[in-house]
Amino acid sequence: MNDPTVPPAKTPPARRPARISEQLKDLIVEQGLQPGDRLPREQELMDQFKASKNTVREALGALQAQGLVRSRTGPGGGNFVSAQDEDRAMELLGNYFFFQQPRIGDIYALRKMLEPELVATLAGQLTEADFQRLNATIRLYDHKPQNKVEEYRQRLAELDFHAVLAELCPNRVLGFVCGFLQNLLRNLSICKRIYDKPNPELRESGFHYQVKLLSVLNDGDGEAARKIMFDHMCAAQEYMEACEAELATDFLRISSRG
Amino acid sequence: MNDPTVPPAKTPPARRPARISEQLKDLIVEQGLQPGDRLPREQELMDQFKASKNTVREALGALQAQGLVRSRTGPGGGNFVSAQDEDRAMELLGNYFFFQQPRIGDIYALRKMLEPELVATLAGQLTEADFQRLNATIRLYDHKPQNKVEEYRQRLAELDFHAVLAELCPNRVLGFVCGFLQNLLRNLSICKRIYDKPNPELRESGFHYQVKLLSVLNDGDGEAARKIMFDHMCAAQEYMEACEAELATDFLRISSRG
DNA sequence: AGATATTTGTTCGTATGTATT
DNA sequence: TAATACATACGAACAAATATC
Repeated sequence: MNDPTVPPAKTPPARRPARISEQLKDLIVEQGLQPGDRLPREQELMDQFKASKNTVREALGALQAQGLVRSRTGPGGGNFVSAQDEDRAMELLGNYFFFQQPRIGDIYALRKMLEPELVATLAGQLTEADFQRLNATIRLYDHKPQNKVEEYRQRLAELDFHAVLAELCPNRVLGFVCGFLQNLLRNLSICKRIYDKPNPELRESGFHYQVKLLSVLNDGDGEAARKIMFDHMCAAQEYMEACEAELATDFLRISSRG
Repeated sequence: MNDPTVPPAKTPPARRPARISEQLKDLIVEQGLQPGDRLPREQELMDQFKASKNTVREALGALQAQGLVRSRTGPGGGNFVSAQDEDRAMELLGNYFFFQQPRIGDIYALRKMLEPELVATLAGQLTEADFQRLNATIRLYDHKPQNKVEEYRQRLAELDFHAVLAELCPNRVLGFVCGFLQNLLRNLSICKRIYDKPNPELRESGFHYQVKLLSVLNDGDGEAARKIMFDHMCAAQEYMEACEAELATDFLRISSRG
């Protein structure tokens, strides 16, 4: 009686704006539109789909939220196909793991496989500019932090170093997945708590790993780079999982609902 | 001259609905809302954000497009927080690689690392029901195809087998990434052409691999499973890349624009 | 079974802002 | 500077869906 509230309709028939979004995507595929190309004017879309201005706008808004469309005002303005940028893609992806946060070990299981391979492919491929960029990131934590704020920034900068490496990877799938895993880590609520804990040794050991890594990358020694990164990942995982366990015993359970 | 002090508005100041979407997400985080929980009514949101109904609805529409919100009409209805399902997440992610299609080799570089590990973790963990599901998938291509349609279906079923394995993986991050790579392959335009080509040996060899794989999984022999999957991946990559090269020479360039 | 209240869904018309020409 | 073409936002009204009495 009190529990038949379950929606009987498995597929709540897609709303109109959602359907129009789909049709617009089809349009892009069929006409082979490329980033920068213009979509029909809003008025034309209204006519074509026999929908009101607001409905069309809602459909366009959804595509904008997905990063597939950008709009400009003024004459010659309109809605334009756009390549989704990586940040947007990661943000959307992050939503999926929002309500089912993975374990630290789950993430590191992948990082241990992928990041060593990533740096191996990078060996001997980096330009002077790339090295400068990496060094600039490292410099943010080549010294002891002066206060808690700087400490936290250093922890994030450490992840940034990995992010730059991922960005430089010519295999964009590999680079993207690595970046995604780092992003996942960044946003994991348990990690936010872990990152708040001071940890001097970790900074120093991380710094050491990365200096060594840059050195062998410069030499073009892929195998050495692979090994350094793997060891680094193992050390990081061990530390993070220890923190995870510790936090788990500290707060037996924190629920935001009474 | 060409470098005026004003940063040329890198970010075309986010539109209002987009900002409201962000704020709604923050609301979900702050209040610790879970899937199934209700958002404020549209009227309340209009008051709270001092925005018109259309604007609020556009913001909600964006969240719906991201699979984060579902809505129901009627009394007791409203907009509800929802967990993004995997399919939706993959679809959104696929948009990112839509305009920068990776090479076959890029994808297989990851599959060769991840899928062997995936089946290794599955060894000895599968239930009778799991095996039945996997066997049912295999059965779709345990015989020679009668016609082109069945041939194509068999090629997709082969990917489905891998998808089921990914789904069964307790490490959801690993499972998701593997599923994503398969999805990427499915949607790659070059793959669609490759899959159209008849290839009797590939079906047979794939079938053989998978029967053997199920056998060692049943024995709980993770190492054997890892090796079988790795060999399978290498063989598949070799075949796909050969096709890729062949197609590249066939059509020097096909552009959809005159 | 039917009327009604509640809440989202769709549309129209209009006013405003902004960039190009 | 002014005109123009376009997106952006608002408000009011009406339609559809659905739970409750």
